[in-house]
Amino acid sequence: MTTIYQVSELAKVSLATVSRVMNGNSRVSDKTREKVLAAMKELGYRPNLTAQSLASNRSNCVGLLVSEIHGPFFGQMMSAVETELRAAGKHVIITAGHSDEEKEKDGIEFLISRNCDAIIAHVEAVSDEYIEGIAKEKTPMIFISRYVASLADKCISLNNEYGGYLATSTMIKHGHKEIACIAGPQSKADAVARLAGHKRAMAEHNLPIKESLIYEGEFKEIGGVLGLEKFIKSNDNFTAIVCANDEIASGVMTYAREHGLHLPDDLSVIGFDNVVFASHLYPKLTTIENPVDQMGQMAAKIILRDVYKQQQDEIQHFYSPTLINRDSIADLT
Amino acid sequence: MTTIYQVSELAKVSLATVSRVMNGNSRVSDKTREKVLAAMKELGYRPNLTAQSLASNRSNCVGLLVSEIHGPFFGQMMSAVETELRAAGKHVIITAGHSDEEKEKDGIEFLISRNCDAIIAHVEAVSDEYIEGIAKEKTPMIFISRYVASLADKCISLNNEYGGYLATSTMIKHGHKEIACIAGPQSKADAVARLAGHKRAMAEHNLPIKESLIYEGEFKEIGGVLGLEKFIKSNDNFTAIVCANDEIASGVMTYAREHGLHLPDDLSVIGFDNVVFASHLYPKLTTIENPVDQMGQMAAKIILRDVYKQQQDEIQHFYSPTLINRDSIADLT
DNA sequence: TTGTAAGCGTTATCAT
DNA sequence: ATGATAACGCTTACAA
Repeated sequence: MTTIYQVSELAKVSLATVSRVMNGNSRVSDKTREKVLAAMKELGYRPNLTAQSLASNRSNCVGLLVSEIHGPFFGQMMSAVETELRAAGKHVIITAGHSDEEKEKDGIEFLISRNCDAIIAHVEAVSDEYIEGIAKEKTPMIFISRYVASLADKCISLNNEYGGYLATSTMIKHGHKEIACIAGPQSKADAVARLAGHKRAMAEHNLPIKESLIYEGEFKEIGGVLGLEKFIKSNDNFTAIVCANDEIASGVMTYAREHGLHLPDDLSVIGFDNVVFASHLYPKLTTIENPVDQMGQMAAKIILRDVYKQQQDEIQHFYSPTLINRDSIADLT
Repeated sequence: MTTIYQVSELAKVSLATVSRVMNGNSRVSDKTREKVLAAMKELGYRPNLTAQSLASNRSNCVGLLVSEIHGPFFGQMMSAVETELRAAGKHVIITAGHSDEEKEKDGIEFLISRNCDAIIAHVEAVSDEYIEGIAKEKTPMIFISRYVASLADKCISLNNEYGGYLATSTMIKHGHKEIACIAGPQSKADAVARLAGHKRAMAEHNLPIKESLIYEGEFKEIGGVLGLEKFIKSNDNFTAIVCANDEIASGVMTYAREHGLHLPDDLSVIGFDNVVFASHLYPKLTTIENPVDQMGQMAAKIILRDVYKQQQDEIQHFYSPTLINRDSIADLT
């Protein structure tokens, strides 16, 4: 490994000068700059970022904590953050919290320990109190898809309650009255809010909320499969299912078809998130758009502005979901 | 930020002792160990990983370079690597190469500069020569889904040619003779090999290879859409399409249905990769299994063995794709 | 413009 | 078992 020291020797200048040409800021004469650059090239010098960040207390890295590293939802989010930051010459260090309190804490601590200049976190298992505590750390943090009142300027969130309301309202508008709901894990705030929205929509239209037509499942295909299975067994009537995300909806559609139901005539389905594959399902899935990529990009922009002092135009903390109309709802009116 | 120094003061021991209890290895008396631990807890001490890795030349981090951070294929791969490594207490630093030569190089250089203990790379744009050069660096590297003869023990690869052959052979076995092929970008070795496999299968069965029935598209839904559009316009007959990956197949299916084709009766489709959503398409997609998660896990295991000296059982460098039979092929025999 | 030297927070080599 | 102290590779006042 070649160091700044060897470069300085070859170029016959001091350590400081080499450091200066690396950082570009201070003025160095063109002549010496070229000598140094030549020496670097000759030696194949590659700066040691670890040493740089220890000395400068700046890593040019932003930490990103997500629940899972796979899955279309987090994929979109990570990708948006990475793209925005990479364009600004910053690197992203991604780690996973697996929706587990200890692992989420561990992930955040890791990113702090790693000297990240800032952290973008999508945490689900950790308490508001913990967030308030950790937000006091020196490392600036942005919480994505989470709202903590005392930390409003550090939060970027989606109105999930409204999203849930919108989904169920859409079903009702199409004439559905017996609407089942596959909610996400009620340990997650997003899932709780979406379910609350569903219930509000039902209540506003004086539709009964049957517990037998609510199922709490994972945010995955299997959640949809298990949910529909339960509903069918319950012998309750239902013409539509509101799903807490698109993967659940996909599971529902697969299982429904396996059991001879014709979609959407026999069963209407609506999803949530509008991930990439939603438009490639059959029938094309009507869903609620979750602008997770915009939120990720916004988180990056806030950091670019606050931490790296780059000018940014519009900053936004709240996002509203919108309806994406496709073909998975039968009109009963 | 509290440092090892403040801990040593509070515990009334030396810096070295604090360092020792952190690392656990050297023997420290129980009494002092507890004093130190207590001091750490009291001060809320958190080790500075940057300083640690500068001093010890060990970061406990493995770098992972993938082409894209989103998408089901890379999601599976990243997740597999992260899971295996995290279980061993190692962290993963993920960065994206975007299938661009400069960005791939930049990504690898970043991971080296960042002092990663090892690197797992999925590179597509970079030349074999570059790989051979960079593999000489001090940082151990594993190349996933790529084969460079001189670096066989550092490569984990899939027999893509056979995969392509298997896909087309499957169509032929089902009685198809006019088979179109949507190949991936021919700048990527995987795509080239799969197409070669397709051609070999056609040739072995004395079926003509029409250039008008081959389309080179992106590894995304749009590639499938554009490909099928071209084939339809060409006015050539075809009863089946072999796709270079599942996303292309999904695009084909969507477009086919929009144009009134009934699947699989009017058009048979086979994909490649067997990503999660393949089994949720309609009809369920017959495809070629790409054990990318196993390959990712294996890459992690090799590093655990070689770099972190952990015992590992079976090590494997070559993987073979297999057929996943589902419902997207019509039988013409 | 350039050089000197004191850190940055650890680890690791010697002693003791 | 514990403590000094010199690295690790770089940045950054402060001098010159």
